[in-house]
Amino acid sequence: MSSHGSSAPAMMNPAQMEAVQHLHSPCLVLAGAGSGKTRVITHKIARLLQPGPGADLAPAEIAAITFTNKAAAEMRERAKSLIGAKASGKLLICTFHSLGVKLLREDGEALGLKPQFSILDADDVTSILRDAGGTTDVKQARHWQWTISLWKNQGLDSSQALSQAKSDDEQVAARVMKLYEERLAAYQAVDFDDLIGMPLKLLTEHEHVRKKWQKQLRHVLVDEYQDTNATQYELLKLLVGQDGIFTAVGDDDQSIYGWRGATLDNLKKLPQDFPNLRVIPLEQNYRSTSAILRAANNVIATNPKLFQKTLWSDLGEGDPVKLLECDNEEHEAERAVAHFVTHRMNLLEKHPGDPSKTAWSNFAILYRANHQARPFEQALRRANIPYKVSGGQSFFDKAEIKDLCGWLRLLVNNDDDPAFLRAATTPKRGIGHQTLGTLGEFAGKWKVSLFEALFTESLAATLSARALGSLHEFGRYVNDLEHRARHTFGGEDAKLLLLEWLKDISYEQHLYDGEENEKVAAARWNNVLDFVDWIARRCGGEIENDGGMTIETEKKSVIDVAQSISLITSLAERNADQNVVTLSTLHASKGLEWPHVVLAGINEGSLPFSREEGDITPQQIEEERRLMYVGITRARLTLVISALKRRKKGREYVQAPPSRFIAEMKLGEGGPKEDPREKLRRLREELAAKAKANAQSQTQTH
DNA sequence: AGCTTTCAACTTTTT
DNA sequence: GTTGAAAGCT
Repeated sequence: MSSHGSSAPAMMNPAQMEAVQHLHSPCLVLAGAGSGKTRVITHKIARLLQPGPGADLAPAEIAAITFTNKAAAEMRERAKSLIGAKASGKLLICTFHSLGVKLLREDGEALGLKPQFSILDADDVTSILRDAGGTTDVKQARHWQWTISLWKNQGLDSSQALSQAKSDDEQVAARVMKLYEERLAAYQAVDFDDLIGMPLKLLTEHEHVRKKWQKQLRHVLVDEYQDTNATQYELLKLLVGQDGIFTAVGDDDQSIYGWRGATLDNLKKLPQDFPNLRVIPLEQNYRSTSAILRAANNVIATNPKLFQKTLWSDLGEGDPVKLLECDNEEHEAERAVAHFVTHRMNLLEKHPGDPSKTAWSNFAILYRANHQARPFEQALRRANIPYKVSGGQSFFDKAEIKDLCGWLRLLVNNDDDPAFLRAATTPKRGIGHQTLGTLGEFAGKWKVSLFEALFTESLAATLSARALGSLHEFGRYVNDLEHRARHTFGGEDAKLLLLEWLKDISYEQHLYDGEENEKVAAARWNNVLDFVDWIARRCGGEIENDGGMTIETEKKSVIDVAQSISLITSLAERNADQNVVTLSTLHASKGLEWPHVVLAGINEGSLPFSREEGDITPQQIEEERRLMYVGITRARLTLVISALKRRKKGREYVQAPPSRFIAEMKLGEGGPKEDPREKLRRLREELAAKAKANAQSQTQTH
């Protein structure tokens, strides 16, 4: 069961309504877990399309920005069911990064960027850094990558990074960053951080571009605002302009991405930067029982509060939160699975013939770190219970798909050197290390891309006739393929072209050659064929059945589709909604919900995570506590917290103290005393009082 | 010395 | 399930 399984109320509550109707000034919606924030965003979009002061916008004048493609797709889906396919199709609903791509493709030339620049993924960046930093050590390169990314997220360039570098390590990283910047500029390539940083630079330095976008985007809505980093906030400010109007939706208590640059400063600064900001807390939760919410509120109450907010629900007290103490990891897995089995049997008795209540997809096990999934996988397999582990390798991370993406990127942008290297050597075609080394040197000397260097006259002097022949043959083939890809439109023709290409480069053979196990090779080839189908589908042209209507989609060329690939990282619909138990990290569980949840391994050292004792700052503890809060609020009906007594360490078992967060939940305190009817009346009164208070204070910031 | 084998440890993750 | 380090083998 995924993100919008909660029983949504027929009517919006007063706070939601206020958030939707507030149109004349910037608005911060503090959306507690399960408080219906997507509903608020989509209804606000619908409101903005209607006539009235502050509204009456065209769909293209509204931007809704999310963090993941998945969230964007869901948002579009919800918007579509509210305002129809026609209007929703024109809305700008996308991630920060795809918005960045849009800005750069349209106006990036002001920064000296070709419109068909390529976007590097993390692996490309690693290999460039290895090269630029003169090391073969992947770990070192990754370390630089991490450091550089954090700097970029703070809006620093290499010279600024160098001047504020504190250690020798950082100084070296800053120097490598300088080389890295030069490489990217030469390649006409950008990394993911640039997709925020460069649009920011573009809007800062070029007034006409800034004016253009500020004029076009009359209302910007930002989802998961607590996850924005410094550059994203700056970009938002530039997009909306001095007295711009926007709606930020977020929850300070669910900020769990500080380690990758997200900063709560953006929430703190909002009331200062926009004095007429209206803050609207959404505190009614439509997801969880009171017992679960009480535990969640108790835990998060230990953190210093940016904004006051206490979740409540009228879904009843529910089952008490249970605590499970286990000897070790295996025992914990056994008990958790046994708990699911017996619990499900009870449910089967209670709701015979209602599979929606008893499906395995109602159950989830959440933990801090990926490796904790293992014992649970084993236990579930032993019990013959189907499961899925979220956050596994994505389709686009598979080597065979990356190979093909490398080719496509090269077709889109001949100057994409990492793509060139990948394509030229996969499959092997007589272009080896030696040849590429020489070519690279040559290209570096003349400051041209590898592809450009390929066809220069003077290259012949430096290479053997055979090597040169292989290179030229490759170059000619790429040119030819590019030409064909540019002029092939629509799914059917695209598929033919792609299959022909795979045959030309003997890719299937390459897979079988590189893999001893035939089954594995066959699985890989299957992935390749899936990929071909997927591209073909995106080329459009076929008749699509859309809610009873048949429409012909616009035909795109293979090149058009290839251009957009690096931004799309999931074949979302592939294995959605299977009837299986979910195993997930707490991080990956944000935004999702299940009727029955086990939080596993809730011990000091795991949650809060620490390497050694006492090596953790108060800020880190606070973020870990928010992680616990996120975990608790995933559960709708029942919640089990499980802790270990002993943990395996080498051959020995060591004591594993339970997490401090367990005590903070204060289980057993403040149970149900009120008569349910009495309670309902109290809640109604509270609601009315709150609405009144909100109406009185124009701006409120705590 | 250089290779293989074994053993333990393992943050969180998107674009 | 994978990777890196340390011990063991030739």
